[in-house]
Amino acid sequence: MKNAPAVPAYRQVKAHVLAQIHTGVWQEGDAIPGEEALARTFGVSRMTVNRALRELSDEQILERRQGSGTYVAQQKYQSTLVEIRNIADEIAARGHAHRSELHRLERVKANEALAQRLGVPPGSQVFHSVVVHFENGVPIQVEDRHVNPAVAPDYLAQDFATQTPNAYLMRVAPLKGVSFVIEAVLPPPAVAEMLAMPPSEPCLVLHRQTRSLGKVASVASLWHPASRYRFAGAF
Amino acid sequence: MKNAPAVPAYRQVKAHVLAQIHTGVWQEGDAIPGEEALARTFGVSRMTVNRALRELSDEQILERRQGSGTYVAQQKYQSTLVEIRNIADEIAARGHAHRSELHRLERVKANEALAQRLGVPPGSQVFHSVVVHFENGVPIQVEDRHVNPAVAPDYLAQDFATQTPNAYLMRVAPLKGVSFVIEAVLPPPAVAEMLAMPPSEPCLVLHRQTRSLGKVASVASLWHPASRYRFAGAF
DNA sequence: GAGTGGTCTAGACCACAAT
DNA sequence: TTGTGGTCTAGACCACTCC
Repeated sequence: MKNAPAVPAYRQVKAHVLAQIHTGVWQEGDAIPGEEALARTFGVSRMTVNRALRELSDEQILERRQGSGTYVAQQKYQSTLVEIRNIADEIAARGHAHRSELHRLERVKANEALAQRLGVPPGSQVFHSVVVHFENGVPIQVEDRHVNPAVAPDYLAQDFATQTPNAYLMRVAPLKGVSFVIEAVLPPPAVAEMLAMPPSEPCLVLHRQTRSLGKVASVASLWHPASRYRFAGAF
Repeated sequence: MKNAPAVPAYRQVKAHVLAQIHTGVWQEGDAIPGEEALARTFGVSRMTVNRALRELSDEQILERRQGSGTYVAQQKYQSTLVEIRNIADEIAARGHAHRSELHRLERVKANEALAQRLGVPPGSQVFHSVVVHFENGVPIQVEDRHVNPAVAPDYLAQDFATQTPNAYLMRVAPLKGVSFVIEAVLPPPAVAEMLAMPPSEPCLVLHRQTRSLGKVASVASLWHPASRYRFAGAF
């Protein structure tokens, strides 16, 4: 009777700690209870609590100091936040007209690879959207996005004709971290069609994972025709 | 007598696994010994091995499949955009062998476009180098660089077999700012040949301008075969 | 010295995959 | 059925910080 197999105990401890931080019970810089105390509270062993706290520490949610205690880490201000550009804003900044088409908005079951990238249990339900963005009437980006329901439970109820998924997520989930991969690949036929491009021409693809409060908020693949798109930046 | 305090056992196990991979004893895709076997080999408990393998799995060095086994993950050729790292260091960080070939090192006259990007008068003399970088013997990057003589007057006298142009420039000119553009294009025949790739396949190109001391230090175009290269970053 | 995190053990049960 | 990884326990010793 010791295990609740569905959700491992160390994850429940992590969830509890995150909830305390979420709700403001534990503030930035506060010391949180020690491993022993948390172990007693949850009726688990100290090793289990240790794993939970260690992972949260790896994720920069907590800060641990040997001999001292465990503290809620300071939220880091992201001046690089501007780098997470909203395509609508970007097009507007060029003085062009932006329009988007919602092609898909649904609940799907996460396969193993997706579940891993989203940090959810394989087979669990996640949200999925496909939006095509147009610049002056020309398709410029296919946004294929999977969203963690734990972060944005109302995702399916949004009107993505008036607000891009990115803008919505930025609003409901304070951004904590981003990682991305850029590659050039040939588009799947469905993508080529949405971009009105020949499938024989390469796409410039940005795969982006955004994190918020210790969870992965969403993973998105942004497909652009290489012939009419490039990434630029400076720092 | 159980602990060697200096280096925790789980780190030693990680180091051993990494060494096996780096020396090629365990190849990409190979299954490695099970937790029980490794625990016996090292005279540690299974939990200790488990932690080592779990962390390596988190780091994408290994791939674990419940019920099946633990495998060496496919090495991705990735580059970090955010830090201007030296490609030689980057390859070394992956535990691979770096080699470079100097194809060109000369003084050229800047045409109008180049002069503008370098911030020098049109028609003035600038330095030009072309270097091909190899990872484990496979060409992975063509570095086509123009350098502002005002910033690095001794550029032509360097030995770029022992030090990459990037490393040299970072040393002589404190980096002040960077701007870049990433695009996917078909390579010119000369580039395709240096990269040993078909000219019909796209390249992932990073155009980068680095500034130092209020001047443009150099502009570089870094060409990579899209099929075996991608950019990655996080913040 | 008391309290904290860092690590480790020798077992155990489970879910899952391959056979 | 067998072997794998995934998780958990109830202790233990250590290094470190703080008082």
